[in-house]
Amino acid sequence: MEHARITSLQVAERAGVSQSAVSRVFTPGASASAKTIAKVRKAAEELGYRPNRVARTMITGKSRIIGLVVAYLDNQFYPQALEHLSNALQEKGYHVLVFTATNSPEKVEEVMRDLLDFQVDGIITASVAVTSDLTVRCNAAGIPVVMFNRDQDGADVNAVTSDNVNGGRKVAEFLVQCGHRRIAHISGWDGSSTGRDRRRGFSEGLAAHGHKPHQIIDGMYNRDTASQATRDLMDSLTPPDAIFVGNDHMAFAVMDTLRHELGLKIPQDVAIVGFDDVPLAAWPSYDLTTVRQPLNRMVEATVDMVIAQIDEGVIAPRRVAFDGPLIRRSSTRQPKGQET
Amino acid sequence: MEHARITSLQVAERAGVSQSAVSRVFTPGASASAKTIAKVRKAAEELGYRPNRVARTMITGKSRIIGLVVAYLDNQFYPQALEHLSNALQEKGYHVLVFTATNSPEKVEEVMRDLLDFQVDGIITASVAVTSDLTVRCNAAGIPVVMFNRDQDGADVNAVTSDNVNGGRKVAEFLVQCGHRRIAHISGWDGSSTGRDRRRGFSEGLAAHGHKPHQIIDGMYNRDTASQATRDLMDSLTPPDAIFVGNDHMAFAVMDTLRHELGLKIPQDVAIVGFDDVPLAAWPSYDLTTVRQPLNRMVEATVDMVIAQIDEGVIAPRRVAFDGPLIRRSSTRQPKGQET
DNA sequence: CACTGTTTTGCAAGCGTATGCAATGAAGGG
DNA sequence: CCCTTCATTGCATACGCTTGCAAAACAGTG
Repeated sequence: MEHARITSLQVAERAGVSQSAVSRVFTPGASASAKTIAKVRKAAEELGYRPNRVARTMITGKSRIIGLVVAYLDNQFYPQALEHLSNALQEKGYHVLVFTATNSPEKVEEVMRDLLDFQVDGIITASVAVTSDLTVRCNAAGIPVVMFNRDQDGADVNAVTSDNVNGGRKVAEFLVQCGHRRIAHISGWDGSSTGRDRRRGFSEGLAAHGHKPHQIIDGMYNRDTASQATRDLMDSLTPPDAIFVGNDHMAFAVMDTLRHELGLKIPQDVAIVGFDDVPLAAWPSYDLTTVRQPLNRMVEATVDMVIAQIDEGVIAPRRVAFDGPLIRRSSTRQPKGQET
Repeated sequence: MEHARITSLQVAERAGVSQSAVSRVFTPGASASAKTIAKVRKAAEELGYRPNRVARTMITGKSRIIGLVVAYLDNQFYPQALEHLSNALQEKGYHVLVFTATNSPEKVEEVMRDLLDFQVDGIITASVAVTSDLTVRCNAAGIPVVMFNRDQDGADVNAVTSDNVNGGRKVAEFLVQCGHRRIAHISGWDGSSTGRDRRRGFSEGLAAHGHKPHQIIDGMYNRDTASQATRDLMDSLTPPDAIFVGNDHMAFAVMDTLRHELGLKIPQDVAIVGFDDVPLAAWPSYDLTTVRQPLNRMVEATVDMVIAQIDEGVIAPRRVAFDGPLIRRSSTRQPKGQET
């Protein structure tokens, strides 16, 4: 019943060569004469042989599997990132073992342990904070860790992000140019580098024009929190006339709350700017002005970084930040002097 | 430099027992005295030993990895499914190796081959059609394949879906009750069982009340196609007064097109019903009436099915379809006699 | 043809674990 | 105290492959 798996030995017998010959034919970079290659290929074909990756992993210590730790799959940015990462890695012969983790340090710890058991060649964490202790241990084990869309101040880690500080600054400048003076910020989670950097860039950007944030509330990258923050902001004698929201995911909640709960118009009553430029931001229902994170370049850089460090065996922490453009849509007014 | 991995042998030496003893301590169901267990646990703790899953896989033939083949990550339903599946499997000690595949048979073929190389214990395909030839080969290799949210007529495969026929029927009945008479359908891809079943249920449901579909267009589960279909439907002397859309993902595009391109009101001018009940459907911007696919139960059933077949070793094709409720929201009117 | 340099090839040793088997020891009954 | 029974333990092997090493085949040169 059990269709026994074909091994290299069986192929060897049928081809009339040694088992090592078979192995060499299927090992890129090994030497074999044209004649044996032909014989082995034929026999393998006939038997339907495929090398056993597990056995190969045992020997070489390389699994060609990358562990991906991911947290917020309800934010459209991450499925998208997952898809791109998976495809890019597949292209290079790697595959993705997915772990979901809430953002509690213990859970992440546990997940990373598990990951190491699987002999993954590298780890990518998407918006998940990793204690530097943990990355040290991974590095000691020769396993590169790259943080995608998150950074860790001070720690010696690999990180690929967009230029969040600059992004925040761009938003500030743009909103000032649009004539706004009471600009609030529902920030990304303060425990995340992205959240902090965007907030900082925003504050700096306003300061450069002699302004100050009207109010800042931590939205925790959470829809409900962002909605509540919106209510709190607007329930004031001097509500903001523009809100920069820490990411698109929250911005949608903010827009929903403003329009359907508070009955306000966007951008007439309040202008909204997000961050990420997920596909949903371009849908007409939201049509959200936002800072685009250059997903393709970020993914490419992440994949290159992991693979380079796997190949070189050296892990010299690197960090990259890509600049992303501000995409203007109808959730904001035209800047002064550009009205149509 | 290279922090060598700790092996069971080193633990054995430190604990003063044989390597087999160590193995047995870490193998559930193996026998060892309380004393050795203590000694081994202690030594393992001190050295930071963790059993090597790859070596274990070599011996047992079980990797505790499930391959997940997924296609449409831009439809929110699938990230959600992915997250739930991953969590449910993690809970049972399994992990998920993700493969993305376009829905071309060749690509799927290639992906499944790869998957087998990794010695996965089972395969879950999410909305991906698998040739029965392929499942036969997997079964021959003793690897269960479960299709999630898709079925294959006639073939001997495992499938977990919601009751799509009945769901379509419910929509038809509801829309008739609301007083609609020109009810169109932008159907799910005709090459998918879900698309066909929903369409069939819808047609049957209308027929049961003596009605007929106003018009049916294949939306291919694609936003652009659905938008175009919407334009085509509405550009008529007798446009529909209600549209049942094959899934939420397309329904959002339809709503966007109706409102922002054609300037129509929902549900006053046209009522819209979707299918899936993704989180986005509950957001106030859409507030879409839709048939809920009972994700939790579907995931649970899928996981149970895979694991049962792994454990039993027997692969007796099973198929389950869960009934899902119609969730009424403001994209449709109140049914006759229930107006407030 | 002898000699050297270069491929190609087979042999055999492992990679880290699980497990059948036989040996050991402990426990219990008479 | 002896014999039986059963749980525990160690030994040795196997899982399917890669790879260092040395022998063998080949090619090229004078």
